[in-house]
Amino acid sequence: MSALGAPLPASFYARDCVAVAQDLVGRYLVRDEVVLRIAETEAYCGPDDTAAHTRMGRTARNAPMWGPPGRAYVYLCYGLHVMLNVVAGSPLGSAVLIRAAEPVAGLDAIRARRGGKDGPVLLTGPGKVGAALALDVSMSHHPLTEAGGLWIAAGEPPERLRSGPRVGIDYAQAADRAAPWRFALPRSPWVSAPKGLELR
DNA sequence: ACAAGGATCCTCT
DNA sequence: GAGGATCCTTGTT
Repeated sequence: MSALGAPLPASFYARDCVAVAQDLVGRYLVRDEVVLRIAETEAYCGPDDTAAHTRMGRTARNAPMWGPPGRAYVYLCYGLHVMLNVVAGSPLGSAVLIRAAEPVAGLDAIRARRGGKDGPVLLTGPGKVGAALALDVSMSHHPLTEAGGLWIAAGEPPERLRSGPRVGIDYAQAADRAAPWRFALPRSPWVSAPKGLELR
């Protein structure tokens, strides 16, 4: 357990969502025997970001995004995919989507939950991460700041990042579509849609 | 009460 | 590259 590092404290998340998205890359996402190294994130920056779920104001689903930082916002996408976000501190109503990860431990369980597949296809996409961790929407609001259950450990942040525009937000305004708020490990193949990313 | 659409993934071709 | 799966959330009537 100590090799994972300490849980990231609430103060880590109580910052601008873009900074949190950058700093979450390389950290460890832990649930029981499954440990994933976060390879790709996206920042969703509050109600003024027309790509964010909070653009319509507070609703029952997005309620965690308006609450304390460091908690999970988990929702169902397209009726079948479970997406994990981490609530950030500012602006109010912001969160970071976990889009991809590398396996660190528990590969057997990950494979079993992903149809017996192998390689990057296991974890390169937000719905795949949710499946690999066996998440469901009842975990929304869960604090990620204490070891046990679902949590995030300090892990090994990289020296550099790739960044680029976010994926799957055609409905947003042009400026928000163009914002380079997607971040990824520099050399990892465990990243979705690597074409849109550049080393900065 | 209804209709529309979605921060995606998989399977074909 | 195209299309279907699948159902909840949201805005509108």
